Amino acid sequence: MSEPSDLLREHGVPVTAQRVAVLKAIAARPHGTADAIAEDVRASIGTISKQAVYNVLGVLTEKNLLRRIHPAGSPAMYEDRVGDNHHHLICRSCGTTVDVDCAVGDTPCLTAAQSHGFEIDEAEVVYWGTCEVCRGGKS
Amino acid sequence: MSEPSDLLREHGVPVTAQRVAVLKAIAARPHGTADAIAEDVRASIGTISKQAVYNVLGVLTEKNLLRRIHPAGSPAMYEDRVGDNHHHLICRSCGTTVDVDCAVGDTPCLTAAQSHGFEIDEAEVVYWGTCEVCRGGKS
DNA sequence: AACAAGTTTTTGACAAAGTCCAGATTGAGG
DNA sequence: CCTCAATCTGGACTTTGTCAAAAACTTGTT
Repeated sequence: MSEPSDLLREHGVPVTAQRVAVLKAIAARPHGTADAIAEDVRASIGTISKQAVYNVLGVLTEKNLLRRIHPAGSPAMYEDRVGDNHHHLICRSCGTTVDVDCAVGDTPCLTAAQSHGFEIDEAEVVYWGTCEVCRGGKS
Repeated sequence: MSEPSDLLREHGVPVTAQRVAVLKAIAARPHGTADAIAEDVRASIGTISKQAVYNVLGVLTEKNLLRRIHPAGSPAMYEDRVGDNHHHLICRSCGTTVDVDCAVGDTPCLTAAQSHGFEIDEAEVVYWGTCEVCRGGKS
């Protein structure tokens, strides 16, 4: 696994302290929100503006160094697990998010029954449920 | 297809002008946002408050008379196609949303490879792509 | 047909997530 | 070491949605 700074250079993205810090923060906290990431970055390099965070996240997402997850009812989250085909399982009650590989082969559900003239480039799958903790002692 | 007012009564929801109007608006404009629905309702019964719209949408979604779709980057949308298993195909560029039946059987992808102790109750699938119009003359 | 009781609706303030903009700062290459 | 373009800062602003209290309505009953 390459250093954040190398990774950035390889993708033609100028290296800045903010970008490196954001990458490190995401590596350390998968599925973090923009806000949480900003907090972490502040803890590591002292300060960063909200705008810079969104900026970095936007650029890196575009370069496919990050993946954005935006479930209903929560702010967007980011992860650095890119390139493989995995989806997410989210607890309706506490919002905990975990990665899951899909059940069927490598690119499950990637073929819609009707394409309606669209050129489909991604199938996003979100599983909703209740996690062990939130179910408590129940059945 | 039953009248909106009967539908409401059948589900134990008091019938109000606002609720009927919202149901009609959604029937006439599938995949409408809360705001668009409010507009339509105002055109039909004169006036409705933002709060009432959210209220109605919330109650009806809970009673499974409506389904809420909340794709990344747009406000929530509502549709009255409930009970069947279908997903959505959204254009990244213009936001057009169309229904698609899933490719595999009735409840595709409903089984995640690992459940991580969660009790999964829904699998939501969103296909992202570019619609015919936005692709323009391209290939 | 009218009444009581409990829901809904209205209105307006408020909150969260993100975007926009102008100016100061910084990184990269010469 | 220096210059230029790209990035970052800070703050105002927009959009989407929620909260709360008072007024209006539905429903079921008499």
